Amino acid sequence: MTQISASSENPAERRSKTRIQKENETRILLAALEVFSENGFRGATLDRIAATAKMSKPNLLYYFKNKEEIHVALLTDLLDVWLAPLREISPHGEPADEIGSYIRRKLESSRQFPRESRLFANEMLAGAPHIGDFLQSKLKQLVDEKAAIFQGWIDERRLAPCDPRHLLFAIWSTTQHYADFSVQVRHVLGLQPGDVSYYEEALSMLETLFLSRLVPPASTD
Amino acid sequence: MTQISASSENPAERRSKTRIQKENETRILLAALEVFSENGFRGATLDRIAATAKMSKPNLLYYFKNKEEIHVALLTDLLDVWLAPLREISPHGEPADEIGSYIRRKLESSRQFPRESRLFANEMLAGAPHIGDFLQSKLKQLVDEKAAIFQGWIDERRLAPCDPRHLLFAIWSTTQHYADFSVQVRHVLGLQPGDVSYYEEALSMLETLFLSRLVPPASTD
DNA sequence: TATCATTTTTACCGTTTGGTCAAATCTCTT
DNA sequence: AAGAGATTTGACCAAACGGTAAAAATGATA
Repeated sequence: MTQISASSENPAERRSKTRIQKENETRILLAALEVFSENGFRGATLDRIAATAKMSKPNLLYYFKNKEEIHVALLTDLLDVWLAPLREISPHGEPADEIGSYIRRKLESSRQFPRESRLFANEMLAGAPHIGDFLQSKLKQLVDEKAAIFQGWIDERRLAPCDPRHLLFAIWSTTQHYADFSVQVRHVLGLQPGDVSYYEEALSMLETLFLSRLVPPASTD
Repeated sequence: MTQISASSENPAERRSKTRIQKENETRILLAALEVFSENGFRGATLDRIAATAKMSKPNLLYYFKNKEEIHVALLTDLLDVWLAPLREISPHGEPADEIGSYIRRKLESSRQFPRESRLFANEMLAGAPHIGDFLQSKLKQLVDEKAAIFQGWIDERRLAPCDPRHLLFAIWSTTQHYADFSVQVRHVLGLQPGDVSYYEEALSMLETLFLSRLVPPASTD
C-alpha cells in the first residue's frame, strides 16, 4: 500500500499516465494513423506500425493490448473531430453564410487531417464494421437535426428545394475528396507529391458550386 | 506438331482460351473484385478470393500467377469503364446538357458498378501504387482535353468562371460517393442494407446543385 | 543509493499468408 | 476407347502475421 497507482500490469488501466506512457501512446497512434489510413484495418500490420513508431512490436503491445484496440482508439478520437464542423451549423444565420462556412470548415478539416479522412474512408469502404453503430445513431441524429434546419430554409424559400441530407452528402464528398483522392488530384493537376496548393482553387470552386450559379439561365436569343 | 496450341504450361499465354478457362477466369475476377473492393490490395487474401470463387487456392493460381496479376487484371478492365463517361462529353452541345448527361452517366456508373468504384477508391487511398502512371498520363491527358472544352464555354460566358478540372473533381466525388460511402448513405437515410433506392434522390440533388441554383440571390427587402 | 515499479527487449509460439510441386483427375479429340 | 493436353487437388514450404512470456534494463522515489 505504498502507492496509489493501480495494481494492474496494463498501463492503460492505471489512474494517471506517466510521461513516457503519454509520449509513447501518441507516437504509436501517430504511426498507426499513418499505416491504417493507407492500407485499411486488414491491410495494416503491427510490424509496420511498430517500425513507423520506431518501437519494437512487444513494446507497442505493452501500451495497446492488440491491433483492434489501436484502431478503436484512432476512430474514437476521429469521430469527435469529424462531427465538429457539422455541429456548428446554426439555424439563425443566412443559408449562404452557414453553408459557406460549413464548406470552409470541412475543407480546412480535409487539409489539416487528410490521414484521418482516409482512415474514415477506409472504414467506409470496408463496410463500416467498427463504426456502423455510430453512423446509425449519433451521426443520423445529428444529420436529422441539421437537415431540419435546411428544410426550414427551403420552406421559407431561402434555399432551393432539395433533399437536405443529400445536400450534406454533396458537401461531404466534395470536401473529403481533396484528402481521400489527393494522389489523383495532384496527378491530374501535374503537382508534386506533397504539394497541397490546390486547396485555394478547391474552395473557390466549391463556393461557386454551392453558393453561386454554375450554369447561367438559358438566354432567349 | 499435332497442335497449334502454345507449349507453355501457363494458360494465360495460350493462343485461344478453352471454355473452362473462360468460365474460371471470370469467376475468379468476380470473386477478386468482391474481396479487393472491400479490403484493398493488402487487406485481401488469396484464400478469401479462392473461397469466394468456390475454388481451391492452387487452382486459382493455375489461372493467375499471383495476387498482383489478378489485381492488375481488374484495374485494367476498370479503367476503360472509368473513362467512358468522360470521353462522351462533346464541345458541340449546350453546357447544361453536356454536364447534366455526364452526371447521369457517372451516377449510373456508380449504381451499376459500386464494387469497381470501391476498388478504384481503395487504390487511391493506398496512394495509387498500381495506377499512378495511368493517372499522370492517360487520365491527365483526357482531363486536359475536356477541361479545354469547359474553358471554351467559360470564355463564351456559357459557364460560370471556375477551374474546369475542379469542376470535374466535384462531379467525380459527388457521384462516386454514392458507391464508395453507400454504407454511410444508407445508415444516415435509415435504409436497409442493399437498398439502393436513394439514387433517384441523388440525381435530383446533383441536378439542382450543378445545373440550377442552390441559394437564391439575396433579396433586398 | 537501494528499492520498486515501469519500460524495453529477446526469444518464442501458433496461425495465416502467398506460393510451389507433383500426382491425380478430367476433358476433348481422334 | 485411348492418348494428349487441360484441369484440379493435397501436401507442403518459407515468410509474415498477431500475440505472449519472462527476463533485462531503465526510471522514479524515498
